[in-house]
Amino acid sequence: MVRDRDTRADLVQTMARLLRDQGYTATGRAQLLAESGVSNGSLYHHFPGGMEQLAEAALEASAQAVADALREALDGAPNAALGVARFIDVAKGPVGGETCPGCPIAPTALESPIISPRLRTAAARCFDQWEALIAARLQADGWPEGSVAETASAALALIEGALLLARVSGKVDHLDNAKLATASLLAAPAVGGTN
Amino acid sequence: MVRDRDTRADLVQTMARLLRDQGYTATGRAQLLAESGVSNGSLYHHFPGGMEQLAEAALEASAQAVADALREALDGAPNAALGVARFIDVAKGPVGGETCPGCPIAPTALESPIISPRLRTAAARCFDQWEALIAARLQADGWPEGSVAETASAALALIEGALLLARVSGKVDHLDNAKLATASLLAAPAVGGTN
DNA sequence: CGCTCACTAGAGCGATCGCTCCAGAAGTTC
DNA sequence: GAACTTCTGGAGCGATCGCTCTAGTGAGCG
Repeated sequence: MVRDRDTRADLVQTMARLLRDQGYTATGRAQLLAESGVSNGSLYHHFPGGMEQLAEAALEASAQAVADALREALDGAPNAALGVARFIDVAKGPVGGETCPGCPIAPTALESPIISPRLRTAAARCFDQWEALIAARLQADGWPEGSVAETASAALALIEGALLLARVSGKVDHLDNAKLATASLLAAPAVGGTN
Repeated sequence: MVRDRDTRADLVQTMARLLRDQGYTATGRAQLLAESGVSNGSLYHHFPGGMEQLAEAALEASAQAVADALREALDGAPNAALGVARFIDVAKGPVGGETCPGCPIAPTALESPIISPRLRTAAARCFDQWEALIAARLQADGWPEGSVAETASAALALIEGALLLARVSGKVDHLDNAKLATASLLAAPAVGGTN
């Protein structure tokens, strides 16, 4: 027998994909088992907490992958604006692709607040982590301290919104438009005051 | 007997609220009937197409309400930037509220692409309608023709993303941050070229 | 009154839900 | 090879899913 790790990783990976494509509630146990090739008994051995626990693990795994990509894009760019633009290009998925995969967290996040407090907090952690990465780069760039957090929040909102629009409309153009917008958003500190 | 309209409107309104709060798949027939006080027979009389048809009607109703609010906010402001800012304030919901209701379309939109092509196209129509409203105002403001559509797309993405983050984190601050960002995004035409 | 018909209430359908439970296979330790 | 742990396959559970069907109710109208 293959001794652990394979099936557990298969479960997490398959679940992550299904959560990205259709969210938590729409992902049934039967579909998960069929597409991962794992049996029911194995699922509840590795995840005694059932579907909810697996979903949380899948969200964390997806978030980590995104965080790695975001960090790499930011590190390899001369400033935050170009770093975010690079990341958006990565988020488009396969180069010639018509459609983009979309945010792996958003679908689950939006249905979670009432359905599952546990998944809600997990999703919130994901977004906080990403926002912190952008904020850190802004600070390193010498962005005005008073508006670092606010600007990072807006940049992340722009990315998430563009991914949403792109996924629903099936047009990746929205990501290009967001890229252009981040350029103007992150090019120079906000002009106005706190409001 | 109350002759039609009441129960049908109740169904649409209740469904719209449930779709906003938890999405399509998570909204069961039982919950819908319980919270709307309508019986099963009435549901299938008014909506022979079942839950999917009702969901489509609910999305359209919600989209119309949002479009009205957006149009009003834009019309009552001196320019697109301030109009969008006004709309974001409206989207916050009840003034002193800790949480905001969120986008009524987004949760359903994100799970729709695989689950229900019908709801996917319905959701796409909603976003297109809103984007067109913003684009129209930009054009009326004399915004450079070449980037009207792109800018409207980015502005809508910013709003949607901020609503998503606000809903998941439970902090309306994200909406204020987005407001600030739209100010810089819509203050002056994009500097760069097409990329 | 008696007919029509839009509408409602609710029993009941097969299918599927997430999950429990257990027998047995595979690997590790004496 | 016996004893033990780890992991897997699959039958089966009650609950709930979306939906169909039918009897019944009451308003409109001759």
